Amino acid sequence: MWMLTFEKIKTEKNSQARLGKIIYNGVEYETPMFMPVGTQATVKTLSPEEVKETKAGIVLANTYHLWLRPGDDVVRDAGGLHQFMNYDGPMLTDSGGFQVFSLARPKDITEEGVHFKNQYNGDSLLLTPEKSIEIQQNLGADIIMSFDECVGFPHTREYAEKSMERTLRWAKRGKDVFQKNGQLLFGIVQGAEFEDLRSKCAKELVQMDFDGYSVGGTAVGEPKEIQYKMVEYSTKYLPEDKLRYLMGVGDPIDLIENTIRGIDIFDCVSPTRLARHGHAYTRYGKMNLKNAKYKRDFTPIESDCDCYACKHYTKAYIKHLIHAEETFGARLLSIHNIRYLVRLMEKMREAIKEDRILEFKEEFVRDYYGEEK
RNA sequence: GGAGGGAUAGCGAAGUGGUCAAACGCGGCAGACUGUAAAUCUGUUCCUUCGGGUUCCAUAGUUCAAAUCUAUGUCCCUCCA
Repeated sequence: MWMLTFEKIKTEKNSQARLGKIIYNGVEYETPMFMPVGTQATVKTLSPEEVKETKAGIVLANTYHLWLRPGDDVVRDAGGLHQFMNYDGPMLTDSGGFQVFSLARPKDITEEGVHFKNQYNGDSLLLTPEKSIEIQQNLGADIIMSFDECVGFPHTREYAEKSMERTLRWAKRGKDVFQKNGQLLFGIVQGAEFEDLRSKCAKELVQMDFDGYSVGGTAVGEPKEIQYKMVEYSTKYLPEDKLRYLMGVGDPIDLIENTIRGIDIFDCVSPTRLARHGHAYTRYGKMNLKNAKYKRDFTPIESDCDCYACKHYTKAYIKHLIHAEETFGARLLSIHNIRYLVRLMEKMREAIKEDRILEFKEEFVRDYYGEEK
């Protein structure tokens, strides 16, 4: 197994934005970075080669889904996620914590863990911090997450506090059973939008000495300003030399705002989901390729984009494919959207190197929310 | 030549006297989507100056009231000669 290492290179002059370097399997990846999501050990509609062509580095997979199907033991016996899905780049698994939030119904969260219904056959399941680590060690991603509770929005302060305290206890329990094998184990900062809760959570996690830290509890329907505060209140208390991961955030504007607040890595389903629903990210905002106005538009989605879809196909063709429900359409848009976010990160890294991330943000936002052309 | 069945919004298809501008599906148009129960979900789809106006093959009737009943016509389908 290859060991993933991280090194912080610099902090931008006018913000908390950081430039860093991940080395994995002899390959260097710069941060800040966007990570596509491959929940079921595949980035939907794409082959690993296509994912690589977008220059994405780390790919996510999901504990909950792979535990249920095909089973973490199967993945382990296959030689781990990398071998199983033929991806030799770095990988990260989520702990199943988000599934507690998105699909435990009715909510049955106890101190021991979370009771779920197996979505495929209705069986009662119990996911605990220990079980989550065990599964993730079987899956064998390079970065794994503590099992946390993601609090929705809105919420009471009382619940946010209670939940954060439990997330801390769960982090400790997970860390206690974690067997060092080269994987990096991250703790997850919760505490909603309350600075004292975020600060307490972050400090206690740092005390436990994780290999990196995630910011959780965002992208659950909160206003953007609140999301940015959640991040600020978390990164503020995290060590400089460890990776910081903002979970679930991928809106282009949010990637910029949170990079400025000191985040190194992001993941989000949006590029692939939007693609399947016919949307493309562009410099001028989201483009809905299903719209009739693109029927005879024989130009690429973005003429200055270097992705496979933009180099070879027109809006009219992709619109046709989406309309006809041909999977190739979703695939082309997924390639474009991932490449779009990866390129956005590339541009941000350049801006950080040149200490002009705030100017970059201003220009980007102006175009993104401005009138097209 | 004889017997029977049918014509409803872009298409398919319910409705068989009032609660019908007309269920539902498809198609069309648009919107949502942030650690993927999501190739999903939502809205809208006769015209309108939003008061209303004009519809259920056509025409003429019956009725307070017709997509629904009657007569005639037109077109389509099935079966028998």
